[in-house]
Amino acid sequence: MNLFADIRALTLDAIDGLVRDGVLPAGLDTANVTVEPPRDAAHGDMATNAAMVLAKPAGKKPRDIAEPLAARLAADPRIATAEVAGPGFLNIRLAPAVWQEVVAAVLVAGTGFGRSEMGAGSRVNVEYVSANPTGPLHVGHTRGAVFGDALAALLEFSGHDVTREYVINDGGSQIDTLARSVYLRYLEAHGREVAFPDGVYPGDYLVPVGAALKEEVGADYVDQPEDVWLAPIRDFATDAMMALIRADLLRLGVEMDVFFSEKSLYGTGRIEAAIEALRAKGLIYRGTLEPPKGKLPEDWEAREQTLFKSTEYGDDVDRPIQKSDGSWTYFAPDIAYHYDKVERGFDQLINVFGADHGGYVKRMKAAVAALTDGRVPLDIKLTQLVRLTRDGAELKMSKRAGTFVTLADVIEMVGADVTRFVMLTRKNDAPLDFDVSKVLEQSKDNPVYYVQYAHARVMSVLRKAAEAGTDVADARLREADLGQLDHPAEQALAAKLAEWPRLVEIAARTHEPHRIAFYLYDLASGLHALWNRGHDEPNLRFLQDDPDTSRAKIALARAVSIVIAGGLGILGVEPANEMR
RNA sequence: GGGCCCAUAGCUCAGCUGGAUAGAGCAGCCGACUUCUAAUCGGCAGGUCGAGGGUUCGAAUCCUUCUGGGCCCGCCA
Repeated sequence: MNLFADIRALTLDAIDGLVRDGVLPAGLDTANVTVEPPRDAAHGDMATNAAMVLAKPAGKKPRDIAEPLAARLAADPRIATAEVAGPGFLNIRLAPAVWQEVVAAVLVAGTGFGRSEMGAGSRVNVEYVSANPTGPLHVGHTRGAVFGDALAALLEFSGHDVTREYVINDGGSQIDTLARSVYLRYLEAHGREVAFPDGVYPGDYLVPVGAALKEEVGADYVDQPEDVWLAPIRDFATDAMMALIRADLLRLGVEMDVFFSEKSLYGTGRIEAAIEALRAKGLIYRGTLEPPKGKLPEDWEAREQTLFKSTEYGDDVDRPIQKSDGSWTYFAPDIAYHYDKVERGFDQLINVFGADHGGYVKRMKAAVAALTDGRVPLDIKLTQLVRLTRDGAELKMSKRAGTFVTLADVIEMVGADVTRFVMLTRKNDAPLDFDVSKVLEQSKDNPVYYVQYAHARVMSVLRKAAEAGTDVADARLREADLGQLDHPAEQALAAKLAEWPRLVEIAARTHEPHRIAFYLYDLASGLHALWNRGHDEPNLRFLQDDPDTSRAKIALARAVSIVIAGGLGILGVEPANEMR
């Protein structure tokens, strides 16, 4: 159930009624009519802008529409009062029974409360992480992993058919570098003294890979030229790195549906096919690009290349798909990769990239738009940098020196739940400060514990009630006399619950999982507030002497815990049953 | 030189895609543990929403110019 959608439908019905009465002309556009929670609770439970939106096209004053609209709405049993206010808002106050029904609905639906069918029939591909398989994941990847995973879960919760995908960039020259680095470790494993020149990966995470290679091939590659060992070690090293990365992702609780190998596109004609599809639309040509403005690279010279006319689809310049020696640029297999996704039948593509790939967005969108004639939307979410600090001092990272903070380090220090929640309490396009020591304190600074504590408090109430001999199973709570939840403070909390389905839809539509985290914090705050009011007003406590009254009060608390558990589930965080 | 993103309380950030008197946490001040666990709550104080212009019933939100910060800019992926 989505109460806001219900009341909006009711409002639209009332507008139709006004049309029949001749108050409003027929054929008005009601798309902009909204029913929302008002910012100020004093304005009631919901507010609609209908009269203001319709005033101009109807050629009437807002109040002349609002008054009869209010009368019609007030006739519905769900509406307690409907009042005209301000410039023409209609403030709606709902009957207490409506809030009680929300609590009952949560208890019936369980953690599935808030699921919607808005994405029914839509297949979405969410591509995220996709780190180069040259080493373990670091903090930067962590944010993309958490964001992509929560977004995927959110879309699933709102009815989409979601595929979580990781593209392995195993076709480029950085894999040669990886292979050479592993080769050095392999020689080391054979007792050789080796130097690590610039341009190889010095990290000691490759030591066991070198040892494993020795285990597998013995001395076969020792003192052999590169063309003997490079190709097999590429495969061996890539497999080893992907095993490492999968293990890292698992620490975070991230599991992909598809690992797509970029290399698998080469030598199969699939890149050529994708390019041909563009050529058929007249979007591929030979040409020379203008030199970039401003600072010019030392060795810049004009060269003719094969170009994709991405400017036709909103890019700033056309983009090369072949290097001057005829080999593909990275863009070409990437076009083929997205072509492949489209051919797999996805209706919507989402890519989660790091901010350093910002320059890539326009050309990728252009390519997908060109390949599908604009049929399949591609949304690209950029996650900004994570500034990792400890006691306010930045933890510097240098991949060359091999001194980077890995995802595994972060999980080791603060745990997966904290990492996930903290990284989701920020919009993806805002930079994120992640202070390890602060998050470690488990202080009230930390929103994770705040939300988990609210859940734990409810669990504690359930335990206490059971000890007192009151049956508080969900099935029993469902039948409680919820009419006893008649205090405004209780109804305010129920109203917060009623917002959940609407919030899920907004978050899913905008691809912004951080909204879930903020909502949960808000909901937890509502529970803590009601809890503390029980200090002075015993009738607001969840545990009451009379079992029936107790069950009604506990039903509300339980409903809050269910929504918290469901919301944390989307974020991939465990609810806590006790805080010890 | 160009493109993308960002700018909201002293600090860290929300702000439901244009709604009413712009919100929360931290820091500061005052108050609440004989309780359903105080990892909590109530209150006070704190703002030219970076600056200017525009669009309209109405702008933190949309358009535009500028300022400041981050990321990126043909043969790395």
